[in-house]
Amino acid sequence: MDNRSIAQLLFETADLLEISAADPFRIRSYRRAAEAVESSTIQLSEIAHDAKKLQEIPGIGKSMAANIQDIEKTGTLPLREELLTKYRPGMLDLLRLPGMGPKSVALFWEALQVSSIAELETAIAEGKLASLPRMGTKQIEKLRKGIEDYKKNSGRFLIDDAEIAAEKLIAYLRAFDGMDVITPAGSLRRGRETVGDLDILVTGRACTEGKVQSAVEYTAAYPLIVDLIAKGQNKVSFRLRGGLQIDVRLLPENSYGAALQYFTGSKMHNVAIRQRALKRGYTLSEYSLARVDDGSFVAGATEEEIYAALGLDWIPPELRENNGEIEAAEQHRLPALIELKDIRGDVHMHTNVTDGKNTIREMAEAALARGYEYLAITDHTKNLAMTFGLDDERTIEHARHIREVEKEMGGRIRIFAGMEVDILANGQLDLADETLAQLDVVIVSVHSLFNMPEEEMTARILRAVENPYTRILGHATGRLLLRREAYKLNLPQILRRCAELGVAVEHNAYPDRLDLCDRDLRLARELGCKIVINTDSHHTSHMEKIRYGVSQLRRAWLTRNDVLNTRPANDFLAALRPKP
DNA sequence: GCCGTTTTCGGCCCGACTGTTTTCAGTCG
Repeated sequence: MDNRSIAQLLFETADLLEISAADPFRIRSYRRAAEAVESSTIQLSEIAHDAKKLQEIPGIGKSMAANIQDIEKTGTLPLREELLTKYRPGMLDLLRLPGMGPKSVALFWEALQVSSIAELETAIAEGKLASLPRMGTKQIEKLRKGIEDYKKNSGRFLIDDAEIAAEKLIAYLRAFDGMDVITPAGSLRRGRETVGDLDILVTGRACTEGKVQSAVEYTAAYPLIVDLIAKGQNKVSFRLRGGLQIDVRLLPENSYGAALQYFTGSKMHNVAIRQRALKRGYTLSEYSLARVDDGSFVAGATEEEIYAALGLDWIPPELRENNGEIEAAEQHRLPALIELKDIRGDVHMHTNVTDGKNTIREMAEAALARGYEYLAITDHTKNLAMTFGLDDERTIEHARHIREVEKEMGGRIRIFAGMEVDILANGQLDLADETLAQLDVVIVSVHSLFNMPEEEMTARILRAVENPYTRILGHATGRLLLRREAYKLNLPQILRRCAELGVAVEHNAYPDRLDLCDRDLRLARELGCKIVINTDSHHTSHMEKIRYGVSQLRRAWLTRNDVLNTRPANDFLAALRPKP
């Protein structure tokens, strides 16, 4: 079993333990072990036979090593099975609802035998919750809304999870002789934040008539399939554990471009393109662009030749939403979109001084290895106590340390001293001005949940932005995809003020954060905001997540000129709001 | 549960906020 799946089982066990009101420290041990497994570069299945080796991993002791061995052997662990005789798997979903924690799950189970989101929904509709302690009208309404949002989002998967699933499948398919070109299409190719299902296109010698059937059989034998939905002439559909649906299509080479165009979408873009084709006497299908009158083949092997035959420049997948890209392609004025290689620095990252996993030096080396010219270390402040956030004194000490490490690096990379400063209830920052004055990069971010009217929440952030030391607004909408809704904010008002004050707004590239969606980013640019893209890395391996954020920037039609950290280090600092 | 070694037992990040209370439990990060 892969590390991710092992970690998943440990996380689930921790959740179940929490519902059963077990020792909090024991619960934490399971979570720590799960995290250790997840981030380990060693494949645990390869060393699972050796309990001693397992115990060399920090966070894994004697019992956890035995648990992992059980998982390898049986696919689960005894404690989890035991807990599942007492509780129900659906409770793990309940925990994902905003405002639902282990105590509430346990309460609903004991009082009402509610063990799933569907049952909770029924209980709310029947008014059964009101009789329970701590369940006032506001709390019940919050849950009702949470269920609504959950249902809206469920069935979609974060892009990086989908991509990992795609990569695994592609590696499997490549082993088959003659599957020469394999490409993910659909919303994954368009760089959406989430994908509903995965479309994988395959072409090559194995996809020609007469040979394709054995390729289809091979695809349908993919070991991770839990539910084979369909197996046809040139298509296999199935579901993986976790619910992700994948459609694999095997097509001859002369249809490949047409298929890629067709299955990349979006629906609206394709409708517009097909209408355009008809106007010109063509018909476009997933197999080819053909003449309407005699059905003769016009184009199909590549997307470029199809778009060209329709009088269009090739359109990057991220733009294919029928948002003006077809007109722009016709007039040869598609923007030169920002690219991954344009990014010269990442200015939001954490170290093991707070809740990160690596040292300043390790983060700097990793940034250097990515080809960056600079980075900023921006750890948490004291208000986020759980992260061991820094107070003024420790902030200054930390900044000194950052500058020392920069010297040690011998000019190979610039390291800016910064902080991710929390916004307090009154809109003030939780570091003193004298401290902020010593930092290169001050990011202000809302971390605490403030359930208050939109105007008040907005005013709070505006106050934080007004602070003359604020240079970047982080987590601008505070949303966590698939988990809860964003803070209630007047975002246009905030972005406008940022633009006036010269405060940059951050686009957080981490897939489950992605604070600004493409619509927000478009707005930010329209309002004249400075835009910064960051990963908010808590581990050296997180830095690569920048590519997902770049996709979002591309979806928002941004070019390198629109993004501050495409500039060299000194230009970047100079472009930030000047310090008082 | 793990860890450390003043090693076999005691410590293990905690403050802000909300909603429901009338002094605090639960959730979040």
